[in-house]
This record gives sequence, structure tokens and C-alpha cells, in this order.
Amino acid sequence: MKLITRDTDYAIRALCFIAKCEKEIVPVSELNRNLRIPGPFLRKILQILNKKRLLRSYKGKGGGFMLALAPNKIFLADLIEIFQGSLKLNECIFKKRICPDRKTCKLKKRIDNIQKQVISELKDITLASLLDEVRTYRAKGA
Amino acid sequence: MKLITRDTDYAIRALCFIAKCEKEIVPVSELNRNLRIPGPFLRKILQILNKKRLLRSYKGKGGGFMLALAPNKIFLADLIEIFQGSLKLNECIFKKRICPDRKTCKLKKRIDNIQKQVISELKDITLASLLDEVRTYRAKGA
DNA sequence: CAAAATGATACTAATCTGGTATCATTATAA
DNA sequence: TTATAATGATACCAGATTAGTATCATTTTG
Repeated sequence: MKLITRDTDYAIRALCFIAKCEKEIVPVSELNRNLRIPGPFLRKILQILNKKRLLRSYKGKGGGFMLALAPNKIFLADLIEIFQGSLKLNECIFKKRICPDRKTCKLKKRIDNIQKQVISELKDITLASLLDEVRTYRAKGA
Repeated sequence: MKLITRDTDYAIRALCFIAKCEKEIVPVSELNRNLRIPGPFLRKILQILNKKRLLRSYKGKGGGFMLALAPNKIFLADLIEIFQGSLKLNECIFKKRICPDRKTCKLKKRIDNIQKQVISELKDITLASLLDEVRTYRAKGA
């Protein structure tokens, strides 16, 4: 059971790098030089972050990506939701037709509670709070 | 992101049914008649529970499965671990060679904390506490 | 000995995860 | 104005995991 999958993790590292970079607008090529993330996969991840309005993108020469939000407005809970889908830990596998008691199902309720706790914890973790903590493997020359 | 996968869920329902059954020893055929779980798959699940010593099995005519432990000694955390593997939410995707700071990585630490909470919650949920709550779809005649 | 049960095991289908490849479009700088 | 450096869109692919099936062997007992 994984709380954070590879794409989410890559997204965190890429966002940290962009946040720390002197340049405001950072092209993927620069991230490729500094992070150990497969190039085309990283592009895909950044495109998603762009569509989800966490990054802003600029096309053409001199273009790249910049943060669309302040680092303290970017939450781990959102990243996980973007790449791993809903944070519902708890979809009952049985259809309503089969399991009519889902509203009162205690198992469901108890897992709901765990879920609420996890989400609130994840909402506390901002990009800002990770900036000095998550390694981004900046190369010497960069 | 799923906290409980299908086999774990089936296991919960099967264990509930066995716990509530008048018969102490319950054959899979009876579970098949009462639970909406694909037959061969359920057999496989029960065999695993048997190997893990949560059920005891009896072969031959009149055989079947019975609980090996009292319902208040069967914990959701154990079922999840059996069917979904270790509860570690938090394996860093980078090798030590690449990411030498994992001991101090704040992201890792924070997720570790969430993980500890989730596990302790899951350890509180016993089969006994679910017995009257989880629907097992007993057929009218059964 | 037949029937009813589990044990063991191998196979398969569908989905998810991680990643690649390609071509189109856009913007800038020389 | 054109080459170039960038992103956008999309389709594809391989491996792992999840969910489920099928079959034959073994055991027990009536």
C-alpha cells in the first residue's frame, strides 16, 4: 500500500526545484539536468501540473514552467489527489443494490474517520514546508 | 488510493459470516450460498486465512472452516497486512546512493507519522467490533 | 467406496503504474 | 523571416498488481 506513488514524488521534487531556482521560468531541460527523473515522464507530469493550475507554462524559446501559486499554497493533499485520484480510502466494493446498509456500515464509518485524519495531515504539508527538506540533486555546475 | 482491496474486504465479510453462523464449522459451499463473492476466489482467500492461522480448516465430508481466534483477537490491521502486504505507506523511491539524506528527510518523517496513526487506528478495529455492522447478505432460507 | 470437503497450483484477464515516442504548435532571437 | 527552443497533445508500450478461474490431488466420513 503506497501513500505516495512515483509521479507524485517526482512532482514534489520538480516543484521544489522550480521554487528554489533563481530563474522564475524553468524549462524542462534544466530540470532534466538536475533531477534524476526520466525526461519524457517529467514532461508529462509538468503538463498535468499546468492543467491543474499549480504551474503556469510558457511556450517557445525562453519558455518553461513557473509556480502558479506561492509554495505555502501548494498542499501535498492536492498533489496526491491529482496523480493518484481521490483520497477516498474507502469505496465500498458492493453496489447499493447489493449492500443497502452502506450508510450505517460501521466499517465504512471507521475507515471514513481514518481517512479524514489522513487528509487533514496531508493538507498540513505544504510545498513551502518541504523546500529545505526534499533533496533535488542539483548538479555542481547548475 | 485504496486502503482496503477486494480480497481484504471479502475476507472481512467471510469472517463475519463464519463468526455469526450457528455452525462452528462452515464449508465454503455455505458461504457461496450466502455471500456474493466469486466462489473459487473465496476459496483461495479462506486458504490464505487458514495458513495465516486466522481460520482452522477441516478436510473431508462435514469439513469446512472455523475461526481460529476469538473475534476480538482478529484485527483489521492484520487482514490488510495479509492481503495487501506491509503497511509501510512510505518507501522512498530513491536509493540510498542517490538520496543520502533519507534519515533527515522531512517528507519521509511526516509521512511516517501519518502511517503510525493509520496503523494504530487499524489495530483498534477488531472483527468483533464489525460483527453487527458489516452486511453478509444471508439468504432468507439460510 | 462415493461424496463432500479442503490443498495446491497454474493459468488468465483486466487494470494500474511507469515510461517512451512522435508530431504539432508556439514564441523568440538572431 | 526563419531556425530553434520550448510546450501541447496523444498514442503507445511493458511490467506489476489485482481479481478471478480451472484443475487435479488429497482427505474424511457416512
